Amino acid sequence: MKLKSFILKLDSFIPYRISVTSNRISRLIASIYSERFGLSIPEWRVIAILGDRNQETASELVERTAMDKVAVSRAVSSLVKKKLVRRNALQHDGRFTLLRLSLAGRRVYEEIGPLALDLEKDVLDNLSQEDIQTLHRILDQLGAKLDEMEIVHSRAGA
Amino acid sequence: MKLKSFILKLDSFIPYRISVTSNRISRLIASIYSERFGLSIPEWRVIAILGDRNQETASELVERTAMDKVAVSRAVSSLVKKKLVRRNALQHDGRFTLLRLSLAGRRVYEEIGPLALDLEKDVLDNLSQEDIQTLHRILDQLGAKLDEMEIVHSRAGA
DNA sequence: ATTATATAGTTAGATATGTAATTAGTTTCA
DNA sequence: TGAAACTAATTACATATCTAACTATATAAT
Repeated sequence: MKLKSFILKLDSFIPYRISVTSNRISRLIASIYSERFGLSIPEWRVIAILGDRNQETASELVERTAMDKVAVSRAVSSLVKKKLVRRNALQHDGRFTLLRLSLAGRRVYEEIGPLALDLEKDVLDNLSQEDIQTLHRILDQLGAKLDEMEIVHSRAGA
Repeated sequence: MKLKSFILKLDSFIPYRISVTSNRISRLIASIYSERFGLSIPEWRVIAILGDRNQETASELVERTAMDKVAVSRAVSSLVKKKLVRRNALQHDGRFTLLRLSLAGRRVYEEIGPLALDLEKDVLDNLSQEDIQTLHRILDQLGAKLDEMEIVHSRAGA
């Protein structure tokens, strides 16, 4: 009669719980910009960054969105095709491309931004202001720890 | 000169932050069972549930893993092929299939379980016991809110 | 009993995503 | 200079995932 030497309940396994919650929220928010604007999550993220920062290179987007460069590249291509983003090669270094929202892109941003914030507000509705602050701090600390661990587990060029 | 009437910084947009954190943790944990055991995330989840519960129907897995039935079905098929899970039709209702770990499956569970828990411990290392409790509570509350919202946004059969 | 309806699970096709290889531009330094 | 090494970004291929249609079994209603 062998006894288990560990107890793993998915219900209380934080990585699992975060993943489920995250997916549910993503799906909900994605429904705004996919159904109503035909945008994917990566596309919306690119718009959100460009809306806030005005102009960036693709690699800056990679860094700031935590998406990989292929995802960014595809999102940008698609947005360029939809005329929501304009792409220009940088003068002094032709490898870089400078990205910015077109007028239409900015309009989309101005429309989705508030909707996204509203939905966030709804989702967080149950939580106190203090909880939200704590959550931000927890995410900071998890992020810092992950920085360390990812180096150890050496996913080099990622 | 038009002023923006909202401020959306991805850095402080909770849905985005959770998603990034979640993906980073998932990737890290997945590296344990993908590289070392050739299992996908859905496969591991199925094993984790079956390891804890001994036997379940596929639909119970759907409910308990928050994956959709297609994902569960494929994970189970693949696990059956790998001889980690055994599948038997239920006697009194031939639509159901009862699932349980094979001996080999249980061995995998016994091996991965502790590794997963260790890694969770590492990831949470920065957080106080209180933070972890708070995080669980926050996830509970977010889950409850999402239950409500998903009904409103009516994704019926999902 | 027989048709209609519901449910569990699988299969199929379209889409999305990740990894690896490739292209194109730039820097380094013999 | 010009070959070697580096970097930004894209393309190609393989894999994974989602939605929708389908199969098989069971239940309900007349």
